[in-house]
Amino acid sequence: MGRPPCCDKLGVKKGPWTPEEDITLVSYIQEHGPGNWRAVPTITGLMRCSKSCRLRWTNYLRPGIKRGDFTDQEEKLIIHLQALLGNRWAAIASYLPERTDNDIKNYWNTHLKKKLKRTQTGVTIDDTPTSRSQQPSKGQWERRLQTDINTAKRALYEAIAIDIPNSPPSILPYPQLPPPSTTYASSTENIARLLEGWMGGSGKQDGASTSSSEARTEPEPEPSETSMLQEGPAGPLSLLEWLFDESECEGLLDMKLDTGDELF
DNA sequence: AATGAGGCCAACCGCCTCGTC
DNA sequence: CGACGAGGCGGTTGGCCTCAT
Repeated sequence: MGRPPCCDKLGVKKGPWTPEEDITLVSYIQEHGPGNWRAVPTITGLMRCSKSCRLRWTNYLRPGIKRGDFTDQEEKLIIHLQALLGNRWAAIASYLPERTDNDIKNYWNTHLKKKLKRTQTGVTIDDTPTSRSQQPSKGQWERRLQTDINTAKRALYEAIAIDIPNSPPSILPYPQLPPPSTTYASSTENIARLLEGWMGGSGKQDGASTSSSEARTEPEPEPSETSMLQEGPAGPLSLLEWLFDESECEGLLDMKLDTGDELF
């Protein structure tokens, strides 16, 4: 509070990123790795604030990002996780490693919210703990959390059981992030694709839009959502294991109790 | 063809959390 | 232990695009 924003310096550029800026940022990250964002503008000479650099990387340039339409399974997963976690997009995004929290948030706000409102007659999406301003009062928070967890567990179980009939949900591995060893190579691919889009495209907009539309038609085979969930070494914790772990719920409740909130 | 409305999404803003001193 | 700063997160906005009229 009272702390000046990081981006109020004179000469800090705002607005859409140019291809040159993207390349500069990716080059820096290839060399130094993501992190120490404060140093990025200084070292690279980018006239961007550190936050802007980080955001550009995490939401757009980071390798392994899947763009374009969300699959049915992704949609279901988002809906269930939103019911469970509320608008904690970063947490939700951790279960969809190929999607960014910004993407999920946008997709939720522009598509899923409306879709759910249409389909859920009588029960609106506003009944879930969403924004801070919409958060129920403290006691209600506890009750809704428990209700949401139970509902989400059941619904998610059903959703996954339908989509992956041969895979017992209990053995679903936690979706894996791309291995670090491929990170920078992949980001080079990202940039190459971006440049293709910029050079071949009409140049009507910034790189973001051009490449995102390109990504939609990209012929490169994408792993299906089921394979995304099934393949690779099992992660530290399966989604369902986490969901069905009662101690986790108790932990959450304990955390709330620690803050002095009344339970009921 | 012009234009207004609504949709979409990248990027920004401001608050919060956590680590460091 | 408190102050400070960096990074993270969620909400919001601005501008482009598409579609209907």
